[in-house]
Amino acid sequence: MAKEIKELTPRAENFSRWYQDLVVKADLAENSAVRGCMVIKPYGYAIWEKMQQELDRMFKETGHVNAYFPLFIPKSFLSKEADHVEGFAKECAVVTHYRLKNSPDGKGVIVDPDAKLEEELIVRPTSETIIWNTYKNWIQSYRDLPILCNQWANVVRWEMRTRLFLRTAEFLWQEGHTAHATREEAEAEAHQMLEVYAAFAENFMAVPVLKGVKSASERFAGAVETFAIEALMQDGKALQAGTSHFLGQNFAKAFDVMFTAKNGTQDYVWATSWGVSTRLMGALVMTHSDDNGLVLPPKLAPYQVVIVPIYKNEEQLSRINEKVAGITAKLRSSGISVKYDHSDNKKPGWKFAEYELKGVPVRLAMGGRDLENNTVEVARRDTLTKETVSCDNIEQYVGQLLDDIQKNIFKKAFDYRAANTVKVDSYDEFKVQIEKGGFILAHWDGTPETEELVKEETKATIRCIPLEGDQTPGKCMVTGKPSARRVVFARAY
RNA sequence: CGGGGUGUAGCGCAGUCCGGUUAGCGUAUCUGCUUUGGGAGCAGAGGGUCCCGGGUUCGAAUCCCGGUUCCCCGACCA
Repeated sequence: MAKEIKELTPRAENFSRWYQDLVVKADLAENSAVRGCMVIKPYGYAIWEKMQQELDRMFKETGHVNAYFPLFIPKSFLSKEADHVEGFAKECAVVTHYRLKNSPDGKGVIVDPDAKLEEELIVRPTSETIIWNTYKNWIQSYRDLPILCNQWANVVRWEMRTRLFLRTAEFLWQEGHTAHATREEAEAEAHQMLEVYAAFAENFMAVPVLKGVKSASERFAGAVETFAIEALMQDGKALQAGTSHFLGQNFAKAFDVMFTAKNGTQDYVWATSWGVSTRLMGALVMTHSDDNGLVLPPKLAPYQVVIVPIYKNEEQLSRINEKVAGITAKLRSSGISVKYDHSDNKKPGWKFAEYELKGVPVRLAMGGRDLENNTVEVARRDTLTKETVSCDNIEQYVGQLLDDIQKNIFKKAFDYRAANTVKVDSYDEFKVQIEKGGFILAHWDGTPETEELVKEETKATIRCIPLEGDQTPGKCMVTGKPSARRVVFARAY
C-alpha cells in the first residue's frame, strides 16, 4: 500500500492513513481473477458525490437528462461496430452461465454446466452498443431528435495492470450518449461537452487542463474524432481527465438507426459520447496533495470547515459548544459546510493533523483564550498558515477565505504546469527534456509512423493537438516534414 | 506470458545467509492514572496457520523439493 500511495503522491512519504480513508484495494479472493477492483470508502465517496452533483447540474443546464441501461450486453452487439470491438475485445469480462449448484463432492458450489447461456453476455466496458441498440427503437423521425441522455454507472475493463483510481478493473463514471439529426449539431455537442469538462476541472477541481483533439492512434474505438482534456500531475506525467467523442454515423450504421428528415429523406443519425470517471479522484489527489496529505478544493470538499474545541474541563467545553453553535449557524446560513469535531477521545493536536490529512480547506480552533477575546483561530490547508480573528462576521471572513483557497490552489497548479511546459525543436533536445517530465510542445508531421517511433524510443505519447494556443506551422522535430502546428507530448498514466 | 523481487500480529517491518530460550520491533487495539493551543506520558494486557504442501533433522520462520500470492519492469490499456 505504501508504494501505491507514493505513486499517487510522489512527494509524500507517510500517507497510508489518509489514503486509506479514500480508497483501498478490494480484498476479494485468494485467486487473482478479481485483482484491481477498488473499495471507495465513505470519505472518498463523499468527494465523488460532490463531483457527481456538480457535473450532473452542468449536464442538466446543457439540456441533458439521466437514464439507465443494462449492465449486460449480448456478445453479438459488441461485434457490430468493427473498430469498437477491436478496441475493447481484449478487456471484456464475459458471463457464460446463469446458475450454480452444489458440488457433487459436497464441498461448496460449482457452475452448473446445464445452465450455459445460449449467447454469452459481456459486462459493459462502455455502453455505446446497448444504447444504440435501444435508440434504434426510439428514433423514427427528426421529431425524435436530438436525444440527450446521460447515465451514471459502473463499467468493467479487464486491464492487465491496474492502478487505484487511475485504472481499476471496475470503475464508476458517467457516460453521455447523444443522437442528432445533423453532423454539425453532433460536432457542436462534442465540443460543448469538452467545454463542460474543462470548466468542471478548472472551476471545481482547480485542475488546469489542456483541451485538444486526440491523434488517430489514441482515438476512441469507433469514434471519428476524440476530444480530451489533459492535466499535468505533480510528478510530471500527464493524465487524460475526460473525453468527448464525435462518433459520426458509425454506430447508427452499425445498429441501423435511421430517421426521416423534414424533407422526407432517410439518413443515419449522428452521434456523440462523452465520459469522466473516478479517475478524476486520482487527478485531484495527484494535482494538489502535499507532504501533509490531501488538499481539497473548497468547492468539492465534503466539509469545507472543521471546528476543533480546545478545553480543560467539561465546564469549559460546554461554554465552547455554545459559542461554536453560534458560529456554525452563521457559517451554514452562508452556505458553508461545517463539521464540529467535539469528540472527547482524540486530542486537539491529533485532530489538527487528521483534518490536514483529509484535506479540509479551513480549520477553526476555539479555546479558552478565544472565549475571553471573542476570537477564533483560523488555519488554511493550502498554505498551512493560521491567524486569530474576531468571531464577528466570521462567516464573511471564512467565505472569502474559501474563495481565496480555491483560486490559490488553481494558481499553484497552473504555475506548476507553466513551469513544466516547454517548446522543443529538435528530437535530441526532446529526448533530454522528456526525462524531466512535463508537457513538451513540439512539431509533428501528422503521421502515425512518427508518433509510434517517438513512443517506442521515449515512451512519450501525443497527449493532444490543442484547440487553442500557438497555431504557427513548422517542421516535424523527427522527420523535418511540414507540421501544421505544435502538439503536446508527454509521458502519461 | 517473459525478467526481477516478495510473503512473519489489523497495518508497516526485523529475524532467514550461518537451524537451537516462550518468534521480536514500531504502530494500532484494550485497561488504569496523569494530560489536552500541533498526532500526549507512564504502567499493564490481548493479538501469530512465520504463504501452502512435502522432505532433512533431536530440533525448521531459517536448509532442500514442489506449488502459490502479491509487487515492480515489459507486453496490454476509451
